[in-house]
Amino acid sequence: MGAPKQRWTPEEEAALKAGVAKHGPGKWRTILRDPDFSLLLRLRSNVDLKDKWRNLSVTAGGYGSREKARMALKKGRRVVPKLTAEPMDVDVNGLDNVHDTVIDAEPLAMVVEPLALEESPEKSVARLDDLILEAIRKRKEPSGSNKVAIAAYIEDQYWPPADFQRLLSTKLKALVNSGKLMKVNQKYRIAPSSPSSLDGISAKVHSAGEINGENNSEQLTKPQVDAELEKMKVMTKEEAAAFAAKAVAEAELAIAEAEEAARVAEAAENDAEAAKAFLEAVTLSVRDRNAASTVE
DNA sequence: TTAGGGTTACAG
DNA sequence: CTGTAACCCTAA
Repeated sequence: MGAPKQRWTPEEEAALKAGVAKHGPGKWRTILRDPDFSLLLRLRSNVDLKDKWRNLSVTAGGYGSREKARMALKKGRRVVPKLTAEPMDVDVNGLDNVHDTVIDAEPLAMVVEPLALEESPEKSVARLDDLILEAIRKRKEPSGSNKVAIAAYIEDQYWPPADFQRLLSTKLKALVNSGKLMKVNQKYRIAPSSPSSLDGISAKVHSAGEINGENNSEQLTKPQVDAELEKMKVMTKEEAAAFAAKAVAEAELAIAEAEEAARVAEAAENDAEAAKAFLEAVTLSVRDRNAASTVE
């Protein structure tokens, strides 16, 4: 029967967010023309994008300009004179009491989450720990892996910060000192002092080709870190770059590490579903881009 | 082309 | 019936 309403799919929604992140809100036509999104949003018009973004802004806790009045009248919510440029983050789901969701007017503010604001460097380093171990473990080199190999693995799988090399060197040294790693002839191996059997018995590796993140590790593996790591694992270079492109360009000075990029991407998707959707979206986009270079 | 107001369709 | 999401219309 008559198509009720063409509801927005997570893919389209993700593409829209990515488009806004890249070109900025308001540039609907530009986003639509962008080869990265034209495929996913080909069924939508610029007006559709605008309307969707408006609706999105509403549910995200941001006040469009339309619901502002409605909300104010409805619940007597305090009139917050905020600009709300990016509604993509802000987790105000379920709760009626939005605890004032401070959406700063600054577009950059969105990368600054109240989660880890006190010890960002700490967490970042801790995460790098896991990546290093993962790299070594995955490569399964009998004699261990050298720094170059480790770096190559991580850079290939993730989106490391600019000063990644330096961080890696520092961290490797620290890991050796702490006894977590052994350095043998320029090569690093996982120290055998581990309690559990991390002998790489992850025999039944995921056939899906997913990056395995067994947290069978040391004391430093906290559930929190693991959760974040999990998010990062599903993030490819292209994926992170797409979202981080704008953020990096505008807040290059504020972003000292890829941590921020990860946050941006993380904020973009409200749940794993959206993340998956976006992954597919980007995959398609990249494929298209490679297939037909120089398209305009 | 975009921003905003208005309308219709659908869910609770 | 009420609120929300998608859609439509129009001024700027």
